[in-house]
Amino acid sequence: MTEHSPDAPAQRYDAALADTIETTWQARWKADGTYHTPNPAGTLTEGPANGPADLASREKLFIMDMFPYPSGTGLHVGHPLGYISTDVYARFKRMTGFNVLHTMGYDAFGLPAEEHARATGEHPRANTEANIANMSRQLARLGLGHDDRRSIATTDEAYYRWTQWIFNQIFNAWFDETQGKARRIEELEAEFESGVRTPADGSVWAELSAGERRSLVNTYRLAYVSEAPVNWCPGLGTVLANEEVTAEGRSDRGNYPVFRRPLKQWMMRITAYTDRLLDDLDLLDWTDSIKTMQRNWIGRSEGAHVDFRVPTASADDGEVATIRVFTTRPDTLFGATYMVLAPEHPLVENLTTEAWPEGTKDAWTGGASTPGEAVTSYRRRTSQMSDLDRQEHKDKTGVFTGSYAVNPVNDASIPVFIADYVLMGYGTGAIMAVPGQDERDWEFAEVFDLDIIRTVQPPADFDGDAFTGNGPAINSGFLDGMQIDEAKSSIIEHLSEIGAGEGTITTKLRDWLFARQRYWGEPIPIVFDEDGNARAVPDDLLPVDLPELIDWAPRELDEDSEPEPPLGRADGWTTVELDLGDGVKTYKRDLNTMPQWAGSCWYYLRYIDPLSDDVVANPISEKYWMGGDNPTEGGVDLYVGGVEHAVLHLLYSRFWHKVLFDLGHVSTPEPFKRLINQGYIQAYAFTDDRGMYVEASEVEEVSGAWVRNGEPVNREFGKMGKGLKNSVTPDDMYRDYGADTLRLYEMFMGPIDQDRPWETKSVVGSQRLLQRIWRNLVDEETGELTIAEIPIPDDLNRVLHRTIDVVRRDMDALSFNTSIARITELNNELTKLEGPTPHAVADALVRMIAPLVPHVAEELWSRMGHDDSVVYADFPIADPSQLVDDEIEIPVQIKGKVRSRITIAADADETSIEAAALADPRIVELLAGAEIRKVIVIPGKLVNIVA
RNA sequence: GCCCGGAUGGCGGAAUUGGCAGACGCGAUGGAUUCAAAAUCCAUUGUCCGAAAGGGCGUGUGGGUUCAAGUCCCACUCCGGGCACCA
Repeated sequence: MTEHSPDAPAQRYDAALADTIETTWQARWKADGTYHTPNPAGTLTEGPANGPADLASREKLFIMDMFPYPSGTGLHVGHPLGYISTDVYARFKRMTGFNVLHTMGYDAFGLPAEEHARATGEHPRANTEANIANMSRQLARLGLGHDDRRSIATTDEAYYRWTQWIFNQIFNAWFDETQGKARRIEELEAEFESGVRTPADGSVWAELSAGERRSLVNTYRLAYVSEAPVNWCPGLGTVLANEEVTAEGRSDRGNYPVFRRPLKQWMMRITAYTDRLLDDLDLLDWTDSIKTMQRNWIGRSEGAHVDFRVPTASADDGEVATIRVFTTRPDTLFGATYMVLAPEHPLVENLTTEAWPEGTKDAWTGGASTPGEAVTSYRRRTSQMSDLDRQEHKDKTGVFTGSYAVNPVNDASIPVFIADYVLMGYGTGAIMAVPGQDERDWEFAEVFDLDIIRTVQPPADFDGDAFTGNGPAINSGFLDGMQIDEAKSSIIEHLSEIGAGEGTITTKLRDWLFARQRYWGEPIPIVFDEDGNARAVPDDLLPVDLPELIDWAPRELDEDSEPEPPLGRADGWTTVELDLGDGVKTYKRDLNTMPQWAGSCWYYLRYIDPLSDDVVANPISEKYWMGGDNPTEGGVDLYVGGVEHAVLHLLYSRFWHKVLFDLGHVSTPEPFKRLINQGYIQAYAFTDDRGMYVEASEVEEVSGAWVRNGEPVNREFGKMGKGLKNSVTPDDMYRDYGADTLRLYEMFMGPIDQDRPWETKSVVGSQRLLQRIWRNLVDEETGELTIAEIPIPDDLNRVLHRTIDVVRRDMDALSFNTSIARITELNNELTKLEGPTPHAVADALVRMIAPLVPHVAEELWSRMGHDDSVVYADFPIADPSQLVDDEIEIPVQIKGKVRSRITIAADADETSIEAAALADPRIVELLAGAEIRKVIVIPGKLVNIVA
């Protein structure tokens, strides 16, 4: 803390006084439980010791921040931006009659702790707990009004017990397509037993052994083990979800290469929820950009499957294969002049002929003497390319397989190619190529000299290649003349009739790969029986504790290796004796842990009832806080966090919530009703002549140039953080200005959702405002109040009530920067006032600043003689009679330019306003007898004369 | 390439959604106070012409609608973000 200057008045509001005030009130709040939020039932029904008695019966408001990962580097001033916003809003709402739930937790499992531990040799738990302690200290110093009884860390056993419980709920559920919702697995077994439903694989339930039944049922579960190509990241020793792999084919964390290979892994059936995840976005008050990102990620597209037969060379003795393609443009089928399969497509071997057929063009062969040679060499070439190379290599390449397929609508014989521009992972891994209506196909057709048939008539002025717009069908038999939509439905109907295809929907969303071969995560609560069938650990045996491993570090492995879960090294833990209803037997534990995202999927639910040990959350409290009385409007009322979670966290969380909703554990279909993405704090960063970042705090400006240690440096601009070496810590701000000043400055910088550049030199402006407010209420020399019970001058009273009116509205709209501007204006009026400040103005002012700067507000409130906390004081309400004037001044324009002003009665009618405007001496002079063509009068606003 | 945002003084940003552009703050300039400095207080601060009164211009660019456009429409430029050979 900066020392109080010996020359300054004893009671000046400076960093030293702020520090005293802030630490005093933080201690008081803690002692009084000021932010203890009462639940309606179950645990935590107690409210604050000095708060209103009726809190629990008030309307609720559930406000959340995206909880942080407890990083070892501590906070910089960019981190708490969102937390301050939610705190100000929560405090405002408390003062306007709401019971507000606001707390903070830590997302403490996951790779970074383990990577840090790997580097330092410290156990992840010790490191994580130290980081949490440090971050909690830094955040507490900001004066955030959190109910600390509700704080959780995802690494707490009492917390991950319920993460595992939710896993079991998901494991013990299946998705009923006809009802469009998840149901309990017992209901599936009952349906098989009674014969209402027959197993999809054709087996007969009654003839199956217990083990076979278990194995069959396992294939229906929402959490299931599958052997499928997954993202294997040897550098991290674990497999990763699609969402955790970058476009460059590397791990999101650590940037290690990722390889696709088939492995047995836990999956979650998120694809069952595709339609609901899309449709329910409409229920949410989120920005369009986040909704669009989710829609793009899910990637639903409607189209058709079309089957192309590939007859044998002698035509009449059957066929080699049937190639199924997915297309969003079945209407262009008549323009399909060739086909392309992904190089990895399983039919490629069948389709590759012994020799090049008659009519093979040179360009199609890739220079090889046989199709087999061409295909083998092309496939080898593709498999050696990284995903990145494959993306950058936009020139179309490919080879002919030697086979011809038959277009089902016109019997045209079209060549079948393999090319890397068709991806195995989307649709069916095969396409019908329609160069006339598809740019990629057009490019390929040009390179390989293939036919191009337009099947949609482009407009006369169209001079491009492929035409992808709407227009009438041409060269398309019975479709000719139809617009795209009509042509699509007609051709789909036709294909169904001739058995060559059907309408279908494809999505990019894949099931969620849920297992990680890491130590620092929740153990998956599954054991395997002697048949190898997965069995859930019974709920009453949860949590499955994470064993205290000494040798917990993952092995760094090469590409061809198998994952080696660290939990496999936990002696005495990997097997367990259990009675799962058929006697005590020995089971093998699942050795995987859950991904980072698991704990954050449901933490809002535990905030509601963190101490309950018999249910995940008391149903009455859950319904109260989530707003389940009106489910379609329900959910967390405000969720603030970074845009980087637009897909991963927010998609997974919605998915888990929907499963819990289907199973009756939560009362709303969506977890987060309203979402705001706060902007980032940015700052100047500096590089030396080698391009390396240097400590921004050591750079000085010398006559317009940027210099560090006498050396010139380059100035850049970017997100504040360790990487750019441009961090400013909140601790520095507490020392130099105090927490209230930091809060005020961050809220004043701009709108909550906008990025904003940090400027330490501007922070002083916010401190000055607090000093001026303080000085208007307190004598700086003596500390005596300069407030008196005197009448408020009329003008000041009007300013006061207008300020109250606007601040109330702006705070409600989370527009804190403009709220502060209005409060500043009011305070500037007080500064001009001779003599003491009228009590009623001081009272309203202190209440209005309380959400923004709670410590100094509490101090002033207390000095003004209140025993209770300002936290639950009523926010002022404007007197409507003070919002209207008897007389107002309005501008008079001539041809849209302000030329004069007239003062008229506020309720004057159009005629009298017009008359007053035309009688104004200045207007008369300017018009100088010119002909008046029109006069526009907007009562209460302005007059515009057209002359 | 496609999809979202955005562009307003030296800087951060306001503008109740078509009605006085630049609120509020930072910075800057001048003044008061002080032995001096800091702090504080007062004044000025979009730009150009003008001694002033006053006037011209002005919200990325070019057009348009309107009595009136930062705001609406059309075409573009630049910046930020997301997706991307997704059939």
